[in-house]
Amino acid sequence: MNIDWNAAIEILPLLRELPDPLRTLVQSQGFRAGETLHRQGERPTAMLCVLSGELHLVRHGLDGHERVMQRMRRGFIAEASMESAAYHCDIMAVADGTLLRFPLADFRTALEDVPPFRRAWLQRLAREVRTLRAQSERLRLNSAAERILHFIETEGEEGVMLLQQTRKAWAAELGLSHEVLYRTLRRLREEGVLQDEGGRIAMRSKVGG
Amino acid sequence: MNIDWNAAIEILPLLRELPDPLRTLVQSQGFRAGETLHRQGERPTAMLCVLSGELHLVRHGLDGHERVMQRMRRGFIAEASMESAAYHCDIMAVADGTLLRFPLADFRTALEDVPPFRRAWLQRLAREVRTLRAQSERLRLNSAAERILHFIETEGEEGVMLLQQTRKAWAAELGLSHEVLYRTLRRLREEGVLQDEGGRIAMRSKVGG
DNA sequence: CGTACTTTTGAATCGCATCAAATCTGGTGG
DNA sequence: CCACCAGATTTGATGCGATTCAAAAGTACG
Repeated sequence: MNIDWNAAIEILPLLRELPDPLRTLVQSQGFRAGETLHRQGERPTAMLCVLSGELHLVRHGLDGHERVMQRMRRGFIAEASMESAAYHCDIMAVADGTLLRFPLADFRTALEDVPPFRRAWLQRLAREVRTLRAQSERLRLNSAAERILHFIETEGEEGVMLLQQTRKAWAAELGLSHEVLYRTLRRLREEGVLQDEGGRIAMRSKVGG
Repeated sequence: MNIDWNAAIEILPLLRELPDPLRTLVQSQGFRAGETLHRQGERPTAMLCVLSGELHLVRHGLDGHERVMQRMRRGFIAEASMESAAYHCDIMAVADGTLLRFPLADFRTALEDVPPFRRAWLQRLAREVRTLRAQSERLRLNSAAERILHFIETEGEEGVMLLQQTRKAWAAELGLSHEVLYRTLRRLREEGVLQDEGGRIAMRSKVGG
Protein backbone atom coordinates (compact mmCIF):
# COMPACT_ATOMS: atom_id res chain seq x y z
CA MET A 1 0.00 0.00 0.00
CA ASN A 2 1.33 3.48 -0.80
CA ILE A 3 1.93 5.92 2.01
CA ASP A 4 0.82 9.54 1.90
CA TRP A 5 3.79 11.02 3.73
CA ASN A 6 2.43 14.53 3.79
CA ALA A 7 -0.72 13.38 5.52
CA ALA A 8 1.30 11.23 7.90
CA ILE A 9 3.60 14.12 8.85
CA GLU A 10 0.55 16.26 9.46
CA ILE A 11 -0.52 13.71 12.03
CA LEU A 12 2.92 13.04 13.46
CA PRO A 13 5.52 15.78 13.01
CA LEU A 14 8.12 13.32 14.23
CA LEU A 15 7.96 11.61 10.85
CA ARG A 16 9.58 14.66 9.27
CA GLU A 17 12.83 13.55 10.91
CA LEU A 18 12.43 9.97 9.80
CA PRO A 19 15.75 8.90 8.25
CA ASP A 20 15.48 7.70 4.64
CA PRO A 21 16.64 4.12 5.20
CA LEU A 22 13.89 3.67 7.80
CA ARG A 23 11.38 5.38 5.56
CA THR A 24 11.76 2.75 2.88
CA LEU A 25 11.20 -0.02 5.42
CA VAL A 26 7.91 1.28 6.75
CA GLN A 27 4.85 -0.70 5.79
CA SER A 28 1.29 0.48 5.69
CA GLN A 29 -1.53 -1.79 6.76
CA GLY A 30 -5.29 -1.47 6.81
CA PHE A 31 -7.41 -2.99 9.56
CA ARG A 32 -11.10 -3.49 10.23
CA ALA A 33 -13.14 -3.13 13.39
CA GLY A 34 -13.13 -6.33 15.42
CA GLU A 35 -9.83 -7.57 14.06
CA THR A 36 -7.15 -8.67 16.53
CA LEU A 37 -3.78 -7.53 15.23
CA HIS A 38 -1.55 -9.04 17.90
CA ARG A 39 -2.01 -11.23 20.92
CA GLN A 40 -0.62 -11.08 24.42
CA GLY A 41 2.66 -12.98 24.63
CA GLU A 42 3.59 -12.49 20.98
CA ARG A 43 7.01 -11.09 20.26
CA PRO A 44 6.79 -7.53 18.90
CA THR A 45 8.57 -7.06 15.59
CA ALA A 46 7.44 -3.56 14.76
CA MET A 47 6.47 -0.20 16.25
CA LEU A 48 2.88 0.55 15.29
CA CYS A 49 1.58 4.00 14.50
CA VAL A 50 -2.13 4.60 14.04
CA LEU A 51 -3.05 7.02 11.25
CA SER A 52 -6.83 6.56 11.30
CA GLY A 53 -9.44 4.38 12.93
CA GLU A 54 -8.97 3.22 16.51
CA LEU A 55 -6.92 0.51 18.20
CA HIS A 56 -7.19 -0.72 21.77
CA LEU A 57 -4.68 -2.49 23.95
CA VAL A 58 -6.77 -4.99 25.87
CA ARG A 59 -5.83 -7.18 28.77
CA HIS A 60 -7.85 -10.22 29.65
CA GLY A 61 -8.25 -10.26 33.39
CA LEU A 62 -8.23 -13.18 35.78
CA ASP A 63 -11.94 -12.64 36.32
CA GLY A 64 -12.58 -13.01 32.59
CA HIS A 65 -13.21 -9.31 32.11
CA GLU A 66 -11.57 -7.32 29.33
CA ARG A 67 -9.78 -4.19 30.45
CA VAL A 68 -8.69 -1.47 28.06
CA MET A 69 -5.14 -0.38 28.86
CA GLN A 70 -4.75 2.10 26.07
CA ARG A 71 -6.80 3.42 23.20
CA MET A 72 -5.19 5.15 20.27
CA ARG A 73 -6.63 7.05 17.37
CA ARG A 74 -3.58 8.93 16.15
CA GLY A 75 -0.01 8.09 17.06
CA PHE A 76 2.25 5.32 18.33
CA ILE A 77 0.65 2.53 20.25
CA ALA A 78 2.31 0.02 22.57
CA GLU A 79 5.52 2.00 22.82
CA ALA A 80 6.53 -0.32 25.61
CA SER A 81 6.97 -3.03 23.00
CA MET A 82 10.21 -1.29 22.13
CA GLU A 83 11.73 -2.47 25.39
CA SER A 84 10.03 -5.75 26.09
CA ALA A 85 10.20 -9.20 24.57
CA ALA A 86 6.46 -9.85 24.52
CA TYR A 87 3.21 -7.92 24.20
CA HIS A 88 1.49 -7.44 27.55
CA CYS A 89 -1.88 -7.00 25.89
CA ASP A 90 -3.91 -7.91 22.84
CA ILE A 91 -4.06 -5.24 20.18
CA MET A 92 -7.52 -4.99 18.69
CA ALA A 93 -9.21 -2.68 16.23
CA VAL A 94 -12.49 -1.09 17.24
CA ALA A 95 -12.86 1.02 14.10
CA ASP A 96 -11.64 0.59 10.52
CA GLY A 97 -8.40 2.40 9.77
CA THR A 98 -4.75 2.26 8.78
CA LEU A 99 -1.46 2.05 10.59
CA LEU A 100 2.26 2.25 9.86
CA ARG A 101 4.56 -0.58 10.79
CA PHE A 102 8.20 0.32 11.59
CA PRO A 103 10.50 -2.70 11.81
CA LEU A 104 11.61 -2.71 15.41
CA ALA A 105 15.32 -3.43 14.93
CA ASP A 106 15.68 -0.68 12.32
CA PHE A 107 13.75 1.70 14.51
CA ARG A 108 16.11 1.05 17.41
CA THR A 109 19.13 1.47 15.16
CA ALA A 110 17.84 4.76 13.84
CA LEU A 111 17.34 6.01 17.41
CA GLU A 112 20.94 5.06 18.21
CA ASP A 113 22.57 6.41 15.09
CA VAL A 114 20.55 9.39 13.86
CA PRO A 115 20.73 12.24 16.37
CA PRO A 116 18.00 14.46 14.87
CA PHE A 117 15.58 11.55 14.79
CA ARG A 118 16.50 10.61 18.32
CA ARG A 119 16.01 14.18 19.52
CA ALA A 120 12.61 14.34 17.86
CA TRP A 121 11.66 11.05 19.51
CA LEU A 122 12.81 12.24 22.94
CA GLN A 123 10.90 15.46 22.51
CA ARG A 124 7.78 13.60 21.48
CA LEU A 125 7.99 11.30 24.48
CA ALA A 126 8.49 14.21 26.86
CA ARG A 127 5.46 16.01 25.43
CA GLU A 128 3.45 12.85 25.63
CA VAL A 129 4.31 12.48 29.29
CA ARG A 130 3.26 16.03 30.01
CA THR A 131 -0.01 15.65 28.13
CA LEU A 132 -0.80 12.38 29.85
CA ARG A 133 -0.01 13.73 33.32
CA ALA A 134 -2.35 16.63 32.67
CA GLN A 135 -4.99 14.24 31.42
CA SER A 136 -4.73 12.15 34.57
CA GLU A 137 -5.12 15.20 36.77
CA ARG A 138 -8.12 16.23 34.71
CA LEU A 139 -9.81 12.86 35.07
CA ARG A 140 -9.41 13.07 38.83
CA LEU A 141 -11.61 16.17 38.90
CA ASN A 142 -15.09 15.05 39.71
CA SER A 143 -17.23 17.66 38.10
CA ALA A 144 -17.94 17.91 34.41
CA ALA A 145 -17.44 21.68 34.37
CA GLU A 146 -14.01 21.46 35.97
CA ARG A 147 -12.86 18.83 33.50
CA ILE A 148 -14.01 20.93 30.57
CA LEU A 149 -12.28 24.06 31.83
CA HIS A 150 -9.13 22.14 32.70
CA PHE A 151 -9.08 20.74 29.17
CA ILE A 152 -9.47 24.13 27.53
CA GLU A 153 -6.74 25.55 29.69
CA THR A 154 -4.38 22.66 29.00
CA GLU A 155 -4.98 21.94 25.34
CA GLY A 156 -5.99 25.41 24.22
CA GLU A 157 -4.00 28.58 23.60
CA GLU A 158 -4.76 31.52 25.86
CA GLY A 159 -8.06 29.99 26.87
CA VAL A 160 -9.19 29.35 23.30
CA MET A 161 -9.50 25.85 21.96
CA LEU A 162 -10.19 24.51 18.50
CA LEU A 163 -12.01 21.24 18.85
CA GLN A 164 -10.38 18.69 16.53
CA GLN A 165 -12.94 15.94 17.03
CA THR A 166 -16.65 15.36 17.52
CA ARG A 167 -18.11 16.34 20.85
CA LYS A 168 -18.99 12.75 21.46
CA ALA A 169 -15.34 11.74 21.11
CA TRP A 170 -14.37 14.68 23.33
CA ALA A 171 -16.79 13.45 25.97
CA ALA A 172 -15.10 10.04 25.92
CA GLU A 173 -11.71 11.69 26.29
CA LEU A 174 -13.00 13.67 29.27
CA GLY A 175 -14.43 10.53 30.82
CA LEU A 176 -17.99 11.89 30.64
CA SER A 177 -21.16 10.70 28.99
CA HIS A 178 -21.87 12.81 25.92
CA GLU A 179 -25.18 13.92 27.38
CA VAL A 180 -23.49 15.50 30.37
CA LEU A 181 -20.93 17.20 28.15
CA TYR A 182 -23.67 18.81 26.07
CA ARG A 183 -25.65 19.87 29.11
CA THR A 184 -22.63 21.29 30.91
CA LEU A 185 -21.44 23.17 27.85
CA ARG A 186 -24.87 24.75 27.57
CA ARG A 187 -24.87 25.73 31.23
CA LEU A 188 -21.38 27.24 31.02
CA ARG A 189 -22.43 29.15 27.91
CA GLU A 190 -25.56 30.47 29.63
CA GLU A 191 -23.55 31.45 32.69
CA GLY A 192 -21.17 33.35 30.45
CA VAL A 193 -18.17 31.27 31.53
CA LEU A 194 -17.36 30.31 27.96
CA GLN A 195 -18.16 31.02 24.37
CA ASP A 196 -19.01 28.13 22.09
CA GLU A 197 -19.06 28.77 18.36
CA GLY A 198 -19.03 25.41 16.66
CA GLY A 199 -15.45 24.24 16.70
CA ARG A 200 -14.10 27.22 18.65
CA ILE A 201 -14.58 27.16 22.40
CA ALA A 202 -13.22 30.02 24.47
CA MET A 203 -13.09 30.78 28.17
CA ARG A 204 -14.26 34.22 29.19
CA SER A 205 -12.37 35.49 32.20
CA LYS A 206 -14.65 36.59 35.02
CA VAL A 207 -12.52 39.68 35.51
CA GLY A 208 -12.34 40.91 31.95
CA GLY A 209 -16.05 40.06 31.40
CA MET B 1 23.57 18.63 51.45
CA ASN B 2 24.91 15.09 51.03
CA ILE B 3 23.11 12.69 48.74
CA ASP B 4 22.30 9.13 49.70
CA TRP B 5 22.85 7.56 46.29
CA ASN B 6 21.76 4.10 47.32
CA ALA B 7 18.41 5.41 48.51
CA ALA B 8 18.07 7.53 45.39
CA ILE B 9 18.76 4.59 43.06
CA GLU B 10 16.18 2.58 44.95
CA ILE B 11 13.66 5.23 44.02
CA LEU B 12 14.90 5.81 40.49
CA PRO B 13 16.84 2.94 38.90
CA LEU B 14 17.76 5.34 36.11
CA LEU B 15 20.26 6.95 38.45
CA ARG B 16 22.38 3.82 38.34
CA GLU B 17 23.35 4.83 34.79
CA LEU B 18 24.08 8.40 35.79
CA PRO B 19 27.49 9.30 34.33
CA ASP B 20 30.06 10.43 36.90
CA PRO B 21 30.56 13.99 35.61
CA LEU B 22 26.83 14.60 35.95
CA ARG B 23 26.75 12.94 39.34
CA THR B 24 29.14 15.50 40.78
CA LEU B 25 26.98 18.33 39.47
CA VAL B 26 23.73 17.20 41.07
CA GLN B 27 22.52 19.27 43.97
CA SER B 28 20.19 18.23 46.69
CA GLN B 29 17.59 20.63 48.06
CA GLY B 30 15.05 20.47 50.83
CA PHE B 31 11.65 22.13 50.57
CA ARG B 32 8.74 22.79 52.87
CA ALA B 33 5.00 22.58 52.30
CA GLY B 34 3.62 25.82 50.90
CA GLU B 35 6.90 26.90 49.32
CA THR B 36 6.87 27.95 45.66
CA LEU B 37 10.04 26.65 44.03
CA HIS B 38 9.60 28.14 40.56
CA ARG B 39 7.14 30.42 38.87
CA GLN B 40 5.44 30.28 35.52
CA GLY B 41 7.52 32.07 32.89
CA GLU B 42 10.85 31.45 34.62
CA ARG B 43 13.60 29.89 32.56
CA PRO B 44 14.31 26.32 33.67
CA THR B 45 17.96 25.71 34.56
CA ALA B 46 17.66 22.23 36.01
CA MET B 47 15.78 18.96 35.81
CA LEU B 48 14.07 18.32 39.12
CA CYS B 49 13.63 14.90 40.66
CA VAL B 50 11.49 14.44 43.76
CA LEU B 51 12.85 12.00 46.34
CA SER B 52 10.33 12.61 49.10
CA GLY B 53 7.48 14.94 49.93
CA GLU B 54 5.17 16.15 47.19
CA LEU B 55 5.38 18.83 44.50
CA HIS B 56 2.58 20.15 42.32
CA LEU B 57 2.70 21.87 38.97
CA VAL B 58 0.00 24.49 39.22
CA ARG B 59 -1.46 26.70 36.56
CA HIS B 60 -3.32 29.86 37.46
CA GLY B 61 -6.38 30.00 35.28
CA LEU B 62 -8.02 32.98 33.61
CA ASP B 63 -10.90 32.61 36.04
CA GLY B 64 -8.53 32.91 38.97
CA HIS B 65 -8.74 29.23 39.83
CA GLU B 66 -5.66 27.10 40.47
CA ARG B 67 -5.46 23.94 38.43
CA VAL B 68 -3.07 21.12 39.23
CA MET B 69 -1.37 19.91 36.07
CA GLN B 70 0.86 17.34 37.68
CA ARG B 71 1.59 16.03 41.13
CA MET B 72 4.76 14.17 41.87
CA ARG B 73 5.90 12.27 44.93
CA ARG B 74 8.76 10.23 43.48
CA GLY B 75 10.47 10.95 40.19
CA PHE B 76 11.16 13.64 37.64
CA ILE B 77 8.78 16.55 37.52
CA ALA B 78 8.26 19.05 34.71
CA GLU B 79 10.12 16.95 32.16
CA ALA B 80 8.80 19.28 29.52
CA SER B 81 11.16 21.92 30.88
CA MET B 82 13.88 20.04 29.06
CA GLU B 83 12.51 21.22 25.75
CA SER B 84 11.00 24.57 26.51
CA ALA B 85 12.40 27.98 27.34
CA ALA B 86 10.00 28.77 30.16
CA TYR B 87 7.98 26.98 32.83
CA HIS B 88 4.33 26.64 31.90
CA CYS B 89 3.31 26.30 35.52
CA ASP B 90 4.28 27.24 39.05
CA ILE B 91 6.06 24.50 40.97
CA MET B 92 4.85 24.37 44.56
CA ALA B 93 5.47 22.04 47.47
CA VAL B 94 2.45 20.61 49.27
CA ALA B 95 4.47 18.44 51.66
CA ASP B 96 7.97 18.74 53.12
CA GLY B 97 10.61 16.79 51.22
CA THR B 98 13.78 16.77 49.17
CA LEU B 99 14.63 16.88 45.51
CA LEU B 100 17.62 16.51 43.24
CA ARG B 101 18.58 19.28 40.86
CA PHE B 102 20.37 18.25 37.62
CA PRO B 103 21.86 21.19 35.70
CA LEU B 104 19.90 21.24 32.46
CA ALA B 105 22.77 21.79 30.02
CA ASP B 106 24.83 18.98 31.51
CA PHE B 107 21.82 16.72 31.55
CA ARG B 108 21.23 17.34 27.84
CA THR B 109 24.90 16.75 27.08
CA ALA B 110 24.88 13.48 28.97
CA LEU B 111 21.84 12.34 27.01
CA GLU B 112 23.65 13.15 23.76
CA ASP B 113 27.01 11.68 24.64
CA VAL B 114 26.46 8.77 27.01
CA PRO B 115 24.58 5.96 25.27
CA PRO B 116 23.80 3.83 28.35
CA PHE B 117 22.38 6.83 30.16
CA ARG B 118 20.38 7.78 27.11
CA ARG B 119 19.02 4.27 26.74
CA ALA B 120 17.99 4.23 30.39
CA TRP B 121 16.26 7.57 29.93
CA LEU B 122 14.40 6.41 26.82
CA GLN B 123 13.33 3.28 28.60
CA ARG B 124 12.11 5.25 31.58
CA LEU B 125 10.09 7.60 29.38
CA ALA B 126 8.52 4.70 27.48
CA ARG B 127 7.53 3.01 30.73
CA GLU B 128 6.17 6.27 32.03
CA VAL B 129 4.02 6.67 28.96
CA ARG B 130 2.62 3.19 29.34
CA THR B 131 1.90 3.68 33.02
CA LEU B 132 0.20 7.00 32.41
CA ARG B 133 -1.92 5.68 29.55
CA ALA B 134 -3.10 2.87 31.78
CA GLN B 135 -3.81 5.37 34.53
CA SER B 136 -5.91 7.49 32.20
CA GLU B 137 -7.96 4.51 31.10
CA ARG B 138 -8.43 3.57 34.74
CA LEU B 139 -9.67 7.01 35.70
CA ARG B 140 -12.24 6.85 32.92
CA LEU B 141 -13.87 3.86 34.58
CA ASN B 142 -16.76 5.13 36.61
CA SER B 143 -17.05 2.62 39.36
CA ALA B 144 -14.77 2.33 42.34
CA ALA B 145 -14.55 -1.45 42.07
CA GLU B 146 -13.49 -1.37 38.44
CA ARG B 147 -10.76 1.16 39.15
CA ILE B 148 -9.41 -0.93 41.99
CA LEU B 149 -9.34 -4.13 39.94
CA HIS B 150 -7.82 -2.31 36.97
CA PHE B 151 -5.11 -0.99 39.23
CA ILE B 152 -4.27 -4.38 40.70
CA GLU B 153 -4.13 -5.88 37.25
CA THR B 154 -1.94 -3.10 35.89
CA GLU B 155 0.44 -2.42 38.73
CA GLY B 156 0.46 -5.86 40.30
CA GLU B 157 2.12 -9.12 39.31
CA GLU B 158 -0.20 -11.98 38.44
CA GLY B 159 -3.08 -10.30 40.19
CA VAL B 160 -1.13 -9.66 43.38
CA MET B 161 -0.20 -6.16 44.43
CA LEU B 162 1.99 -4.88 47.22
CA LEU B 163 0.67 -1.52 48.28
CA GLN B 164 3.58 0.91 48.54
CA GLN B 165 1.64 3.79 50.05
CA THR B 166 -1.15 4.55 52.49
CA ARG B 167 -4.65 3.68 51.40
CA LYS B 168 -5.55 7.32 51.58
CA ALA B 169 -2.84 8.15 49.05
CA TRP B 170 -3.97 5.21 46.93
CA ALA B 171 -7.50 6.59 46.96
CA ALA B 172 -6.19 9.91 45.65
CA GLU B 173 -4.30 8.12 42.90
CA LEU B 174 -7.48 6.26 41.96
CA GLY B 175 -9.45 9.48 41.91
CA LEU B 176 -11.71 8.28 44.72
CA SER B 177 -12.52 9.59 48.16
CA HIS B 178 -10.79 7.48 50.77
CA GLU B 179 -14.13 6.53 52.30
CA VAL B 180 -15.30 4.90 49.10
CA LEU B 181 -12.01 3.06 48.71
CA TYR B 182 -12.34 1.53 52.20
CA ARG B 183 -15.98 0.62 51.65
CA THR B 184 -15.40 -0.89 48.24
CA LEU B 185 -12.38 -2.89 49.41
CA ARG B 186 -14.52 -4.31 52.19
CA ARG B 187 -17.30 -5.22 49.80
CA LEU B 188 -14.89 -6.90 47.35
CA ARG B 189 -13.33 -8.80 50.23
CA GLU B 190 -16.75 -9.93 51.48
CA GLU B 191 -17.77 -10.97 47.96
CA GLY B 192 -14.57 -13.00 47.71
CA VAL B 193 -13.32 -11.06 44.71
CA LEU B 194 -10.08 -10.19 46.42
CA GLN B 195 -7.94 -10.93 49.43
CA ASP B 196 -6.69 -8.02 51.50
CA GLU B 197 -3.96 -8.74 54.03
CA GLY B 198 -2.51 -5.43 55.07
CA GLY B 199 -0.12 -4.42 52.34
CA ARG B 200 -0.81 -7.41 50.10
CA ILE B 201 -3.93 -7.26 47.98
CA ALA B 202 -4.70 -10.14 45.63
CA MET B 203 -7.42 -10.84 43.12
CA ARG B 204 -9.07 -14.22 43.37
CA SER B 205 -10.14 -15.51 39.97
CA LYS B 206 -13.79 -16.53 39.87
CA VAL B 207 -12.89 -19.64 37.92
CA GLY B 208 -10.03 -20.97 40.00
CA GLY B 209 -11.84 -20.08 43.26
C1' DC C 1 0.56 10.14 77.17
C1' DG C 2 -0.64 13.30 73.67
C1' DT C 3 -0.88 14.68 69.00
C1' DA C 4 -1.47 14.01 64.21
C1' DC C 5 -2.85 11.06 60.82
C1' DT C 6 -4.89 6.97 58.97
C1' DT C 7 -8.53 3.74 58.99
C1' DT C 8 -13.27 2.69 59.44
C1' DT C 9 -18.34 3.16 59.49
C1' DG C 10 -22.82 5.92 59.05
C1' DA C 11 -26.26 9.10 56.91
C1' DA C 12 -27.63 12.65 53.64
C1' DT C 13 -27.03 14.92 49.36
C1' DC C 14 -25.71 15.91 44.72
C1' DG C 15 -24.25 14.99 40.15
C1' DC C 16 -23.39 11.77 36.69
C1' DA C 17 -24.83 7.64 34.01
C1' DT C 18 -28.46 5.71 31.83
C1' DC C 19 -32.57 5.06 29.18
C1' DA C 20 -35.58 7.37 25.84
C1' DA C 21 -36.62 10.08 22.14
C1' DA C 22 -36.48 13.97 18.93
C1' DT C 23 -33.76 16.80 15.79
C1' DC C 24 -29.97 17.83 13.02
C1' DT C 25 -26.06 16.63 10.02
C1' DG C 26 -23.21 14.81 6.33
C1' DG C 27 -22.79 11.54 3.02
C1' DT C 28 -24.78 7.90 -0.43
C1' DG C 29 -27.33 6.50 -4.08
C1' DG C 30 -31.50 6.84 -6.96
C1' DC D 1 -32.23 17.26 -6.52
C1' DC D 2 -34.34 14.44 -3.20
C1' DA D 3 -34.83 10.32 -0.26
C1' DC D 4 -32.58 7.95 3.03
C1' DC D 5 -29.46 6.39 6.46
C1' DA D 6 -25.98 6.43 10.16
C1' DG D 7 -24.15 9.04 13.39
C1' DA D 8 -23.91 13.30 16.09
C1' DT D 9 -26.41 16.58 18.76
C1' DT D 10 -29.81 17.95 22.03
C1' DT D 11 -33.29 17.66 25.80
C1' DG D 12 -36.01 15.14 29.51
C1' DA D 13 -36.76 11.90 33.53
C1' DT D 14 -34.97 8.53 36.74
C1' DG D 15 -31.89 5.85 39.74
C1' DC D 16 -27.58 4.83 41.58
C1' DG D 17 -23.24 5.57 43.37
C1' DA D 18 -19.73 8.68 44.71
C1' DT D 19 -18.94 12.79 47.48
C1' DT D 20 -19.43 15.00 51.58
C1' DC D 21 -20.02 15.81 56.44
C1' DA D 22 -19.54 13.57 60.90
C1' DA D 23 -17.55 10.87 64.19
C1' DA D 24 -15.10 6.98 66.36
C1' DA D 25 -11.36 3.84 66.73
C1' DG D 26 -6.73 2.52 65.54
C1' DT D 27 -1.70 3.64 64.91
C1' DA D 28 2.88 5.85 64.75
C1' DC D 29 5.95 8.99 66.74
C1' DG D 30 8.06 12.06 69.93
